[in-house]
Amino acid sequence: MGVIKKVTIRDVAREAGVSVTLVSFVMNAKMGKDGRLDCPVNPVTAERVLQVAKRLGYRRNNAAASLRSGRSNSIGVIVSDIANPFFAEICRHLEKIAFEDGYTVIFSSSEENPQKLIRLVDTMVGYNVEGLIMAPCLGAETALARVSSVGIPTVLIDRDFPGDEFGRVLVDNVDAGKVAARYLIHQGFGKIEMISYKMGVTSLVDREDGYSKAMEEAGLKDDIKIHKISYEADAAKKEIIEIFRDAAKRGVEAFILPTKKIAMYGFNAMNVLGLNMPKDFSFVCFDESDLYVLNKPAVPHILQPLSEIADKSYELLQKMMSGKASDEEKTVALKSKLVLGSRFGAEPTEASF
Amino acid sequence: MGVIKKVTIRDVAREAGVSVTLVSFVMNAKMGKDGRLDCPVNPVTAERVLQVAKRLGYRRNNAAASLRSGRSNSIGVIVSDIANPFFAEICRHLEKIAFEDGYTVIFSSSEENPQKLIRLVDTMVGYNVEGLIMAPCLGAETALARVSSVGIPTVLIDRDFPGDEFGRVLVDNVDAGKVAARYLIHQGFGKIEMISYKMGVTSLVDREDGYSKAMEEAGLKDDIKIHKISYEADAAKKEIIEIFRDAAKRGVEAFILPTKKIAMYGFNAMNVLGLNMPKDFSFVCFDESDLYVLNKPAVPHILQPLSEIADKSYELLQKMMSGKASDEEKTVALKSKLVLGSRFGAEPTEASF
DNA sequence: TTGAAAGCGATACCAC
DNA sequence: GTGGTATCGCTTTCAA
Repeated sequence: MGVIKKVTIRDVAREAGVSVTLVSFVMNAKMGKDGRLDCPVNPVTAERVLQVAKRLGYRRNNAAASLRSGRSNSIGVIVSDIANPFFAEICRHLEKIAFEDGYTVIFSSSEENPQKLIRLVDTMVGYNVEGLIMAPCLGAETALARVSSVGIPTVLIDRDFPGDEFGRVLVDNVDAGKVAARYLIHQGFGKIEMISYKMGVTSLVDREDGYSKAMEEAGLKDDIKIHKISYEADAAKKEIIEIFRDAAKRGVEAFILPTKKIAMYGFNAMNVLGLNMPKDFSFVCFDESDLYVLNKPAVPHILQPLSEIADKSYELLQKMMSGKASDEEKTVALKSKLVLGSRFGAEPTEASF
Repeated sequence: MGVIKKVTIRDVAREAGVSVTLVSFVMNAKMGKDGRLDCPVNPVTAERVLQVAKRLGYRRNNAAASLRSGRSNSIGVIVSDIANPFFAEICRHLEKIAFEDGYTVIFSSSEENPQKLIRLVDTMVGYNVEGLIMAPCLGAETALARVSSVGIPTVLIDRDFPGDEFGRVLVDNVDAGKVAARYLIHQGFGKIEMISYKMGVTSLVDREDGYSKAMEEAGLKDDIKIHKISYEADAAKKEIIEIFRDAAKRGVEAFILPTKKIAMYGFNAMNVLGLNMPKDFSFVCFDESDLYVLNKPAVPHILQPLSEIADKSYELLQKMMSGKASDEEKTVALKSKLVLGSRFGAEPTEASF
C-alpha cells in the first residue's frame, strides 16, 4: 500500500536542477525523425530531466494541463448503445486509433434518450473534449444545437441530422437496400417483401427506398410491400409471426430483414411456425450474427464497413479539429457489402448487385 | 455557428451580484429530499444564481474542478476487448450505473497486451480517475504494480491476480464447469468430453476442474477427457473437426464447449462433418449467442451474470474509494446460470445442477 | 537555451 | 449566509 505522493513538475525541476519551464518543454516534446527530442532544450539537459522524471515516477496531471492549455487530448463518442455489436466494433476501432494518436476517448450510450443525450453532451463539454463523434438518436436536435453553440467539432455517424457545421460519415443505405433486393431478384424471386420499424429512422427509411427502387427497376412495382412493426420487442415478435403466417399463404418467396434484431425476430417466427429456410422463405439480412454464418445454408447478409466508419470519422474529426476540413470533405459516404454463403471463418464471398 | 465564449463561475457571480463562493456552493448542491437545494445558501439567492447560470449557459469546467479538488468524478475501466460481447455488456451497465451516480467512465481495451496496459494505466492516472475496474491480461503484473503504487482503488473482474489491495468480483468457474457436466450426466449421458485451449487462462482451467470433479463424483472418472486446442482460429477450427470425427467413432455422447468461440468452432465442425445435434452429440456451451437461443432445439448454455458483475464491481469500487471496504467485502464471488431450452426472447428457464 | 511569473477556473479555508 | 483569496499543476509568454 504505497504512500500516495503526487510527483509534480516542480519536483522534477528541483531534482534535476532546472526550471519548471524546461521540464514542461521536455515532457511535451515529440520525437523528431532524427530520434532526438524536438524542443529548444539542450539534449543533455533534456536527457537528465527525462531520467529524473522516470526515477520519480512523474506523470502529467491532465486536469492541470487541460485547464491551462484549453486542450484536453480527448474526444467524446456517443452512440445509442455501446453494447450493440455494431457500435461496439466501431468503438473498439476508434479507441485503438485514438490511443495510438495520443488521444483518450470518452464513450457513452444515449440509450436513444434525447434527455440523456443532452446531459451527455454537457458532461463531454465539461470534460473539454476537443471533438465529438455521435450517432444521433431521435430528438437529438436540442443536444446538437448545444454542441454547435459551444462550437465543438462534431462528426455524425450511422444516422444523419441537418446542420452544415457537422461532419458526417454515413453508409449508403439506399444502395444497401437496392443490393439486397437485386440479389433476391437475381435469384429468381419475384414476391419479395420487407419488414421494417414503424419508427422512421433515416437509415431504415433509406433501406426501404432502396428496396422499392430495385423492385421498380425490375418491373416488380406491384409486389412492393413493406411491413411496419413495433420497436418494442414483445410486440415485434408477435407481429412478425402474423406477418409470416399470412405471407406463407400469399406465396411470398423472400424477405429483406433490414436489421439484425428484425432478423432475429424473423428466425424466431420461422421456428414458431415450423417454416424452413430457404424452402418456405429466402432472406437477406443485415449486420452480423453467428446465425448468418453457421446456419445451413448460410444466410446472405449485408455488412456495414465498421472499421472504415471508425477510420474515416476519426480522420475527418481530426481535420475538423485542426480547422482544415473543406465543406466537400465533410461528408463521407461508404458502401456496405453483400456477403454470401460464407462458410464460418472462411474469407467471405462478396458480391455486387 | 455561435461564438465560443466560455462562461465561468466569475461571470455568473458578477451577473448575479454574489461571490464566486456562493456560485460554487449552488452549482455543487445536491437536491435535498424536500426538493430544496442542500447547501448553506439563501434559497432566494440560490434560485437567482441558478437562473443566471442557466441564462448564461454556464457549465462547470471539469479540468479546473478536478485540479483543485483532486477528485475527477471519473473512473477507468480496462478490459481486454471492448467489442467482445461479454465485456461490451459489462461496460454498458457500468456506464449506465456510473452516469446515474454522476461519474464518467473512461473505457479502454488492453488488447491482451501488457505494454499497452501499462500505458493505459498511465493515461488513467493522468486523468485522475478515482478508481479502476480492470480485467487483467496475462503479464499484467507491472501495470498492477504501478496501479497500487499510485494507490488507486482497483477492482479486478473476470480474471484474478494476486494482491491484497485489490478488490475482486469473480465468477465461480469451477462451479460453472460442474453444473455443465452434471446437467449432461442428469440427461443420461456418460461419455462426456470437453474442449479447451492449451493456453491456461484461469477461468478455463477452473471450468476444466469443475467438469473433472463432477465426472468423478458421478463415478465417470475413466471417461474424463479434455481436448486442448490452439487459440489461433484457423488451427482451432481444423483441430476441432478432427476431434469430432474421432469422437463420433468412439461413441462420445456430449461435449462441453467452455467459451463462445470454441462453441462456434464446434458448430462449424458439426456442419462440416454433417453431424446433427442432438442426434450425434449434445452440448453445453458458454456465454451468449443467437445460435443458442434460435437453434432448434435450443442449446443449453451457461451464462455469466454480466449485469451483476457490473453492479457488484461498481458498488465495491465506490466502497473502496470512500475507504470503507472491509477485507471481507473485497472479494465477491458470483455464480453463473445454466439456461435451458429458452425460446427466443422468452424468459429463460434456469436450472440448478 | 534557460528561467520567472502570470494565469487557466474552480474549490476550500477562513473570516465576517 | 456570505465573501475574500490562496491555492491546485501546468502551459505560455516574455526576458535574459
